[in-house]
Amino acid sequence: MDESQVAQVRRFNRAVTQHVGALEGSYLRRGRPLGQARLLHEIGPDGIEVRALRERLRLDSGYVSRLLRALEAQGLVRTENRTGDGRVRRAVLTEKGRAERATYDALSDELAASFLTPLDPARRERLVAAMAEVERLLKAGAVELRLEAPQTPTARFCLDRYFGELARRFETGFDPGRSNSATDAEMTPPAGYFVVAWLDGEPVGCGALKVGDGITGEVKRMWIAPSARGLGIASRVLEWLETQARETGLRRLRLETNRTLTEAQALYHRKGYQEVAPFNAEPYAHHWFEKRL
Amino acid sequence: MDESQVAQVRRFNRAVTQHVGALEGSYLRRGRPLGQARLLHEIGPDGIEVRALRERLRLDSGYVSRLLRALEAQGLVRTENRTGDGRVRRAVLTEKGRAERATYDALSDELAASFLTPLDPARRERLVAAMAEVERLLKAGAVELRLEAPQTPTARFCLDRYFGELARRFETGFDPGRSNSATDAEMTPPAGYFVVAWLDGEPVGCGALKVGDGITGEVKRMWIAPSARGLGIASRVLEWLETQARETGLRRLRLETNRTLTEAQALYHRKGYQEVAPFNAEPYAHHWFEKRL
DNA sequence: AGGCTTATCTGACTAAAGTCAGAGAATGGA
DNA sequence: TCCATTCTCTGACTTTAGTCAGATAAGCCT
Repeated sequence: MDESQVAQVRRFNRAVTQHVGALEGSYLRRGRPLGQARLLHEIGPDGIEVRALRERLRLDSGYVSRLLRALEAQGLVRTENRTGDGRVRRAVLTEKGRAERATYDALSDELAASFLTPLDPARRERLVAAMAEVERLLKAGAVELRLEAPQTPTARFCLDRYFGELARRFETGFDPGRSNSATDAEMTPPAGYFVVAWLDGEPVGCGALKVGDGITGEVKRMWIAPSARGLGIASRVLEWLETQARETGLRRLRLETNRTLTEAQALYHRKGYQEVAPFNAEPYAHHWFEKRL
Repeated sequence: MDESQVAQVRRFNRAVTQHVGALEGSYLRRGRPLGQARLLHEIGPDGIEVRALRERLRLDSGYVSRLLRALEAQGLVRTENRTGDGRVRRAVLTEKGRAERATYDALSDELAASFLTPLDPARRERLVAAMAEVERLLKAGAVELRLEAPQTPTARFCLDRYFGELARRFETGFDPGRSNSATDAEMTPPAGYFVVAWLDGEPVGCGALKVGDGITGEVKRMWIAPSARGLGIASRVLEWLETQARETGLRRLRLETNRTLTEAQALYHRKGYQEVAPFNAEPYAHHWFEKRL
């Protein structure tokens, strides 16, 4: 790790907590405890289930309950039971609560604008662009990879998106039944592995490894959500699978891909995969790759 | 103000308070109340006067006093009276306090590194560059201009730096006595104005306006601290002086400059000043400019 | 139906953060 | 010299934020 890079990040942290943090703390609470203000904001125009609220803000259930009572007493929030599940309650903003939240929103806008107004238009654009870049790359850094059983709803969600994307992009469409298999069993340890990339509690990518004969493994099901592309997640998923492959004792990895998936091919080249002669009869493949581990 | 820009700033604020803020809050306190941790950090290796501490952290005097007692009880801080003024006390770190602070420092480094480690080298560089840009432009936005009497120590400080810079940059050196005047009286309202640019309580630039005959004013003493260049401060100082000039009823502004001050000439061109024939005998000038208001 | 789990709430508690009023010593200016 | 001001400290207080241990009701599983 480069020392000067670390120093720059520290300067940034300091500058930003001073400017953004300090202001958000005082300016945006309107004489209300921060906890209540956060809740009010998080409830949002459509209301939210209490448990979701708790989870998002990572607060104790008793504490949330008390905060909601306080907001109710101020006439800003209503809680109701109509959720299908009789245990679950929803917090919804009243008319007054919506108005109050709109005020917060306006203040938030004002605060944001206060960063921009003193700058000339060229510098404004530069600031906004740099902020977008920082935000994106911080997001990239916050991505976490976790092994997932292929039967879970999360895994299903990823695979559905993956198949959907193939169907849209392949010139011939895509029918999983005609394609080379990667069954649940083949993606379950120790026969194989299915990994999901998470960002803020949402799955944003996946990948699978088939251990096969124990010598030559196969990489399958590499998918990244459109909203999370360009963050280097595919690289990390692939690295995760390769590490797993090495630990399992595999000597080489293989994969095949369609010619329309150009960014995937670029990734495989970058990661040291060599294009080789077709090693199977996958009807949707145009390129076959291999890498020694 | 562009709406999408405001939206981006808000997204940034959100992302950053989540990542930086949340972590700083929990990770950097080492089981110690945040207040104490902040004090420990702010005291620094050389100690600090208690009143300065109070002002920087904007805390109640009683509260600071109590926090210091707590840190003393832990053997981390000593307060002493040797300050010249018998009322003022200094807080100084003990050996143990210095060690504790070093630990915080290391944690801070670690926290910073945690943003970088998940990224590949290319993205690391991009993140660091974008952070530097954001930091710089936030700083730029935080600059404030205030009228200052030319006799004050702050004004003296700026003028000394200004003269020092001229002496270094002009091929012939610089002797204020031989140059066209801008006396204290000429920079004091209503005969003239002296403005200082402030950043975090430090003067980082200045500029002056001589009202002269009430028709044609003169811009003088434009200086920006090296550490604050590239932030558009000179532009803002010049705009401030022009606004003042208009309010005073001036019809045009003049200024002269040395050929070595190329960035100044670029600024004047950008701001609509036209190069004109010499209108005075300033020995250090090579270019004369004028602008109708 | 019975037992386990989940979602929410209440009561009882603690620690941190901060405010306010004034006391006491030192200093500065008239 | 005297009076107002400055700086620090202490005591007494409030509010916020948060934790923990149940109680209660509803749903899930067999």
